[in-house]
Amino acid sequence: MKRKITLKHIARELDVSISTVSKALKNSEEIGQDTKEKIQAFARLYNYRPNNIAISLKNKKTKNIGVIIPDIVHHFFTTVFRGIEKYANAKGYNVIVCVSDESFDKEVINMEMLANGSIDGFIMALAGETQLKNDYNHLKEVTEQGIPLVLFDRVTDEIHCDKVIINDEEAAYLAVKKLIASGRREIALVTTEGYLNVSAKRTEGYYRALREHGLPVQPDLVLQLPYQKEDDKKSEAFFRERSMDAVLCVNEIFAVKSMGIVQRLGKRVPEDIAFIGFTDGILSRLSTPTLSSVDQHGELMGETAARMLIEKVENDHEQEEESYETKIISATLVERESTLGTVN
Amino acid sequence: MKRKITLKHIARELDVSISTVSKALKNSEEIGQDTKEKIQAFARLYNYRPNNIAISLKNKKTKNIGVIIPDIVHHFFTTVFRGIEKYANAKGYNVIVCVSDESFDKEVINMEMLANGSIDGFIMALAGETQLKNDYNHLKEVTEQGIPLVLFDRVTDEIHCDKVIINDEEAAYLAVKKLIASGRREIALVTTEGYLNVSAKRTEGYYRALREHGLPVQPDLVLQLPYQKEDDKKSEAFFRERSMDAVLCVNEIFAVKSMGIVQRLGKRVPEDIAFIGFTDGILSRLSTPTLSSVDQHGELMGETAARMLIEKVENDHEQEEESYETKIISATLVERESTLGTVN
DNA sequence: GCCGCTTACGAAAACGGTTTCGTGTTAATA
DNA sequence: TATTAACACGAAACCGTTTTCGTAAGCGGC
Repeated sequence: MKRKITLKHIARELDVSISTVSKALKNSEEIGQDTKEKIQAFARLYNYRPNNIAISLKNKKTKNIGVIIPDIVHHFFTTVFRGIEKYANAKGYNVIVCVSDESFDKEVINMEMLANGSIDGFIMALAGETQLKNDYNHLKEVTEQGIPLVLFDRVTDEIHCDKVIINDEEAAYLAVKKLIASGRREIALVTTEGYLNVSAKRTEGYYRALREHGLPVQPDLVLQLPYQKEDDKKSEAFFRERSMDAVLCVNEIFAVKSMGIVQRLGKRVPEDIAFIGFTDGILSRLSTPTLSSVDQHGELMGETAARMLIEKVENDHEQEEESYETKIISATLVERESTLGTVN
Repeated sequence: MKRKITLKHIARELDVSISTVSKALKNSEEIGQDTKEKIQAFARLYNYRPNNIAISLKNKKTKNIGVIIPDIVHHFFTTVFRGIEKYANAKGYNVIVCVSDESFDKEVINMEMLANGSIDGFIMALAGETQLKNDYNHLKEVTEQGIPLVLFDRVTDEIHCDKVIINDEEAAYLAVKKLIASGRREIALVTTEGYLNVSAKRTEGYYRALREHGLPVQPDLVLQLPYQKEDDKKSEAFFRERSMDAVLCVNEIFAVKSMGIVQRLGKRVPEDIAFIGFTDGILSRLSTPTLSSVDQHGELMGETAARMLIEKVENDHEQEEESYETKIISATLVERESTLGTVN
């Protein structure tokens, strides 16, 4: 087992000082040509690599960024993460991931853990519980310490920092508008129970589209499901008892499940009922029929967040009056079989 | 912007030495009660937290583990990752993720990056390209330096280290056996193009089951698809031209796609053709019909890998003759609609 | 022979902790 | 009263780098 070699070892072995070795390896002008060659050859031979931790301590920069997300087994977050990882890696950063599991406490613990020197900045999407509690002191502490923070998707107005979101309201509005344009009139909405602000915004867009086209807003046609638990009975009852010719769902899981239910009830998709979901993932592409879906461009979102963060991290030089941006990524509707054709 | 406070600040402010502060905060017996209280109160007031980097440098332990996986937008790896993250977090470790993107070079670069002090150990699944090249020098270097390594799923015999795999051959064998037991006789296989050893093992199990039941082995009934690109024409031709009454697929994406194709060709699932896939993910649960699938217990796998790694990391005390284990997780078949009923 | 300049290198501080080993003060003991 | 042990704290080394500053040696010029 050959242990890692350090500057000290090289110095001792070659009978020079540590500083000389350090400079020689950086090809400093200060060191004589022959000494440099001798040291560099030795270092190469023994495969010397500087210790990241020591360098981090010295420069007070870790080249690590912390990512805290509510869930990792979730297509959208995974996609965003890929965008972050790709960009960060290209810039020489590593990514430490913590999963808050939608829990406020875990989010707080993870942030505190990482904030003590482990990372140069945070990228995160808020846990559902955090949004519910509306308690953002852990975020405030971090930003007050001068640690850059970028929020994405699940954001809050309470914190001043960079943000990346999609135009949820608008995207839902446009999706419903499309349904109306194709002749649908009784449009249902399947959303989550309350607290997620993205769902709320999509719901707003849905209402706005109905209103603007003079369609009645029927609370009856809105189904609220628990976020991550299954509640098939509730859905089945909803689709059996209500009549509709189109459905907008705030995620693709709700959409695919709902499609399955109505199909079992003997309805045809899209002939009897059209479907549009959010999050254009693998489910949308592989369901039968394939699902029209609002693509949130997760990878772009991740890349954007990483770009903003690293920009802030590297321009730490007395930032001229903190200026924060909110970038809005335009979601786009990907049309597939579940909305084919026009009624009438 | 209140900067992070250090021992030095506290020492200066309270007019004691740094060592006294350090000891007082650890509640050392050495320090007088009143001094301790004064220091602790001050530290609490200013929210002192020790700097992780400094501690890492001192103990030569980072409390970070490095995870290198080929892909993150992939249900199985994501699930394993969740298992790793949960266990690691519970043990006070953070996880640094790097995505090799199936590329040998990226795998090498990421490993070298992390191996220079950033992590205490590695958990990884080999990139496809690495398995193709059969070049594991980067892994050897790491293990020779005494850095613990645990391989999972995509492993190699070339490297001596802890491993976690599932019984791929056996699982495929049992799946096919089940199909045969329910009366199926012409069983096709949809697998990947060559190099992935997990696919190879599943293929072996498929063949063994056929042989043991005296069924003819028909190379015609084996479809090889490129790993991550779409090739729908090839699949369509395959299912149009061949006749079969059951299909085993080495992953759930192939399975769901194939089901879609045969359904469009007018066949009924499971009446005409039964399907079994590998990787029991969201697709299996939500496809129509729902897909019978081999559950690889990714989360358990991740947890197991993390447990083995941390065990090695923390018992670094002159490990009594390196002893490495290979744990085998038993996959289990989850039966759903796509294999319902018996033929005859 | 002395001054001053360049060249080539080393000493030491610093990053933020932990830990070992003194050491001065006080109180108990002979 | 002198010895000693307990107590409470500080100095300094160390982890592995980087970087500033100091300086010895060598040399040319006067």
